[in-house]
Amino acid sequence: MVERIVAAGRQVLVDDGYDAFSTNRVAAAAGVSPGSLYQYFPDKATILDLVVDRYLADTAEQVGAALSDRITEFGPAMVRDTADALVAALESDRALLRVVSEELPLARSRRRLTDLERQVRDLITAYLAARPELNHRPDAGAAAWMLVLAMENLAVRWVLDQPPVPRERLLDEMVAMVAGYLLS
Amino acid sequence: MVERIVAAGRQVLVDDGYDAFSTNRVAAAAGVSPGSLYQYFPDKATILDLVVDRYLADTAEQVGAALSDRITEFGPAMVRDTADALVAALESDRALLRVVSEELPLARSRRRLTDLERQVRDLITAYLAARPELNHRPDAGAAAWMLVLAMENLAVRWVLDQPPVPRERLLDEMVAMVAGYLLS
DNA sequence: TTGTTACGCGAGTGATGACTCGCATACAAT
DNA sequence: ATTGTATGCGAGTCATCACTCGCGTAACAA
Repeated sequence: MVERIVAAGRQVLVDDGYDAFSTNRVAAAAGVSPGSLYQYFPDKATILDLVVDRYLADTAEQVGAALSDRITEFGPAMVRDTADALVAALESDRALLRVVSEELPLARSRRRLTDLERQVRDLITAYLAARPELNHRPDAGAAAWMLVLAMENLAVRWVLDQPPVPRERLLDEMVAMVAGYLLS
Repeated sequence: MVERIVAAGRQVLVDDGYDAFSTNRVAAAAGVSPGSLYQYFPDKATILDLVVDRYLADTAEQVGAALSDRITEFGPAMVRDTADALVAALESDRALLRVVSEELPLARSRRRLTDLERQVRDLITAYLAARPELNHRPDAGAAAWMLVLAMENLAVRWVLDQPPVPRERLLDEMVAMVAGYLLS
């Protein structure tokens, strides 16, 4: 039942947008009555949070997995594959990405998002710290912070805006930015 | 009168947040009656748009001016000064930046923001195109797009989050990223 | 002084939507 | 069969706004 409600919430968010995310609408989409929602969720915000949390966690998980898989490798190919995984993860649910990043007031999901960013950052920090030949920057933690935020925004904007560059070019440029930065 | 209303709107946004941005509240803050708002604005959204537009335009103007001032120079110092101007512009009204970027659904201001980014991007594109010795990237437009989005997000997150790096270090890293990227 | 106009006022209206509460139904236990 | 319990229902309540409308008033013209 919780599943049905969450699925319906996601549906409403994607199809009708954040403004239409009312308890009545979600209940109707789930095929249950408004009252029934409140046997499983204390309030509307909790439903929304769960939908968003799952999306963010799924996305972070995909990226984290790609990163972990490649963590023993090194060099441009590894960077490129990771960037590719990031873009692919965001592309896979473009509609929800748009709602989450452009319609939702993201103060609500900021804390969660920051946590997930930190997880990825920690992976990268460890990677960089272990490979001084690939990382000429003095502070691996700071470098990881820079990379995560820069790449994240590039990927999100590329997916959501009319991309001014083709996908392959984007990946090339991302690799150049990461490599150029780390080796400078 | 329009000024008073816009100022009050900004005030409410900063002090009480986006959720409290009601016509009644804005009117009270402006010391006028709710009805009077509607002699100067057709609806609430227009008031909000004006407040946000001004903020975005002011900020873009500061950055654009710093960039134009330095446009004849080159090298790391120029990049650093521009990055400094960007960070300073965002720092100068941190409370409003927080509301605009974390509480407002930014679909509304997305178009405007994209326009302003494009202006800055065009300046940078011209700059890069004219200086092949500083720019080894094949597509100056794409390179400018990358730089604007990467630097913007870094600066915003640095100003809004608990900065994991001190300000001077941030600027150093930004310079390294820009230079490393362009010369790779 | 008087007439006119336009500005500002603020109580009121209508719509919306989160949430509740008393009822019905299905099923379990006796 | 009968009673007890839990689950779902959905009309209703209550609060919140965005926006309106008819009035008072103040400034200015005649």
